[in-house]
Parts: sequence; C-alpha cells; structure tokens
Amino acid sequence: MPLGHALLVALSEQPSSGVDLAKRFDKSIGYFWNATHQQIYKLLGQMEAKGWLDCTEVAQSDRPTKKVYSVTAAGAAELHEWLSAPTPPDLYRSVLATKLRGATFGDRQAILGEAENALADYRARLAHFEFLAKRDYPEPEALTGLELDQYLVLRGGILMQTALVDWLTEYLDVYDTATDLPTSDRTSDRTEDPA
Amino acid sequence: MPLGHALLVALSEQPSSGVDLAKRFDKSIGYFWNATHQQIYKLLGQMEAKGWLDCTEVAQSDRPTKKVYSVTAAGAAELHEWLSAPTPPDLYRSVLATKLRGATFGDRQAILGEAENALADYRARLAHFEFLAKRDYPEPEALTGLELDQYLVLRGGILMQTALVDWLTEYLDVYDTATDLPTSDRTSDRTEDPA
DNA sequence: CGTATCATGTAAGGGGTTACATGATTCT
DNA sequence: AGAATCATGTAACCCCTTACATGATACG
Repeated sequence: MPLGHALLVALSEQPSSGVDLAKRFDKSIGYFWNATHQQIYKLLGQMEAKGWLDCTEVAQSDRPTKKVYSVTAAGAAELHEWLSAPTPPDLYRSVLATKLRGATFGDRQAILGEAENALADYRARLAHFEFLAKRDYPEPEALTGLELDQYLVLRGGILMQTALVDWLTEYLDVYDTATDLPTSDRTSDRTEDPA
Repeated sequence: MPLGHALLVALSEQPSSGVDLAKRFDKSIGYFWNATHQQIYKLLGQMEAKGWLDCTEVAQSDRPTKKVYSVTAAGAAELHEWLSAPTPPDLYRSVLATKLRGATFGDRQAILGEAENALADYRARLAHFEFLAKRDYPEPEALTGLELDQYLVLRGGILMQTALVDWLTEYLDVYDTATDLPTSDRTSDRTEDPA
C-alpha cells in the first residue's frame, strides 16, 4: 500500500487527523502524490487495525471532535522496513500525451487548446513550487535532516514541472509556426504570465 | 477508459492483435503509458462489444491463429469525441519521492542505494529514447502529420527522463559530498556510463 | 431555524497487478 | 514425447474515483 506508507511518513513528521492529512497532501507532501479524504479514512482504519497507528479523540472548543493519529512502535518498524525494500519503478501515465499522439484522428484545434490549458496549469504549479522554495528554504546549503529531504523532493517537483513546461512550449511552437493561421482564432495567448 | 482510448489510437495507426499491442506498448507508444496483455485482452473484448472494433481471425502458417482488431466507424467517432473532450490533469505519483522524503525514518544508506538504482534506470531509458529519436527521426524539421506527433511525444519522454536524471544526480551529489565516507561502502559508482 | 462549514465516514464501480490456466505450434 | 514459445484468456485482489450519507458546530 504505497499511499499507506506515504501516510506513515506524514504522520511520523506530525500526528494528524484525516482532514489534516488531506490538506497536507494538497500542499507540501503532494508534489509527487495526492489523496482524497475518503481514501485516507479507509487506510487510517486499516492501519489502526494492524497496530501501526494510535488514535486519540481530541475535543475542540469551536469545532467538531477530531481523531488524531500517531505512529506506534510497530508502525515505525513497518515504515523502516518498507523504506529499505526495493522500490518498483515509477510509471508515468499521461492522458495528455496519448491525445497529442492521436491528434491526427481528432480535432487538431481542440487538442491544441488542451495543450494550452495544460501548459497554463503546469506553469502555475511551477510558479507555486518556486514560491514555496524561496519562502521555506531560502538557504538550501544550510539544510540538514528532515528539512533537507523535504527540500530535495521539492526540487524534484520543480524540475519535473519545468520539463513539462518546456515540452508543451516546444510542442506549441512547432504547431503555431507550422499552421500560421491568417485569421487567428486561437483561444488564448501563450505569452501571458503564469498565474 | 484512458487505456481503451490509447488502444483506439494504436489501432487507428495499425490494426493489431492483443500480443502485438502489448509489444507496441513496450516500445513506441509506451513513453507515457504501459499495459499488460491481461488488461489489453479485457478491454479489446469490451470495446468489440460496444461496436468500436472489428475482429477477424488470422491463421498463421507457423504460429497459432491470432485475432486482429481494427477500428470501426463507430470507434473512430468515439475516439474523435474523446480527443476533443476536456483532459483531466495528469497526476504523477512517485514511490521513490515518498521514500526520499521519509529517509529520516529509515536506513539512509539503503535509500541512497535505491536512488542510485533509479538513476541508472532513468539513464538507460533516456539513452534508449535518444537512440530512437536519432534512428527514426533524423530530420525532425521535415516531419508532418502522424510522424510529427509521434516525434513530439517522444521529445516529451526525453525531456521527462532528463529531468529525472538531473534530479537524482543533484540528490546524490548533495549526500555524497555531505556524508563523505572515510571507508567507502558505496554499492555502485555514479560516474559509470548508462547501459 | 435554515444554511454553511467541519469532520468523519459508506458504497459502487472503474482500473490495474499478479497469479494462474489453456490450447497451438515449433524445436530437439 | 517433452520443452519452449506463441497467443489468448480467467480470477482474485488492491487501489482509486465518484457519489452519497451523517452528525456537529458556527453564522445570520
């Protein structure tokens, strides 16, 4: 259960409730993973049943009671073992690449629009990651331990988003210069700033 | 069904049997997707039931009979519509990134070994992609239509693998210079050539 | 008191992985 | 005949997505 072990990592850093974990996956942990609260609740239940987690209910003055999970000694041992086990190669599946590949069999203009939307999305994510890097890790050389690991994974996110932006920029350059429409009916302008 | 439509793209390019498709996914189509023959057979059956595919048995002189599938008019229409429908954003999930992030809670040396294995893997894939680009598309500027699309998707694969290689190289540089072991017990040498 | 938000869940179905099964053909 | 390969498939299980459900607290 890859997500389960990702949750063990997150809970080792900071005991949290299900909602807290979902929020954290939207942010710092989510450069290379994501999860909905439905998945998270199910896995928290399974992992508690296995004895990997402790659960304590925490009453809040102005909000509903929440359940805060923390990693047990058994959970820490399990995580340690998983971290040392051989990693299956990560597979990157891209619906967008499938569409670009099959553009001959569809509507070329519609697919160019999809590529433009995706490029805007990747640009926004890249800008967000770079903002986080500057804000949270202004002096990377001084980092050690957990913070250094977090920074290096964020660097991976930045490099990946950069590659995706470069790819789609190259792609759109080819088709913009090749088609060279006399009356431009482009849906958006690629030269705009990222959001 | 994302894989189903990827199969429609593949079969639009070239009618094939299940085994042929599995082989093609291992090669050119598989820069951004993959599939086992078990998945493929199941989907071929479903898509034939929907009328998207025609199936004809082809007897072979020196091998067992195989079923060759081709796209019907209904299948072509379905593919055309899918290609124009809004694309959900592609999510990149990485077990390796999760492990690097959680290295504090495991065996640092084992995780460095995992990173080295992954780097060798990415280097090999990058070298393979670059070989294919040179062999199959020696003059990219002259390409049009289907071949141009195939080349541009291959470019995406190259840019992605390059980013992954850069990332892990940076990662290992940090920890190699930081740890600076007096008696080196490294499992492999990072300076070796890609396979 | 009705609405919005917080927090926790259940259920159905699609998609993917792994292990296993079956028949045909070629090679030794 | 026995082993290897080709080609097609079944079944079990895990993971993820989507839609729906429930109760508690705050706001107007």
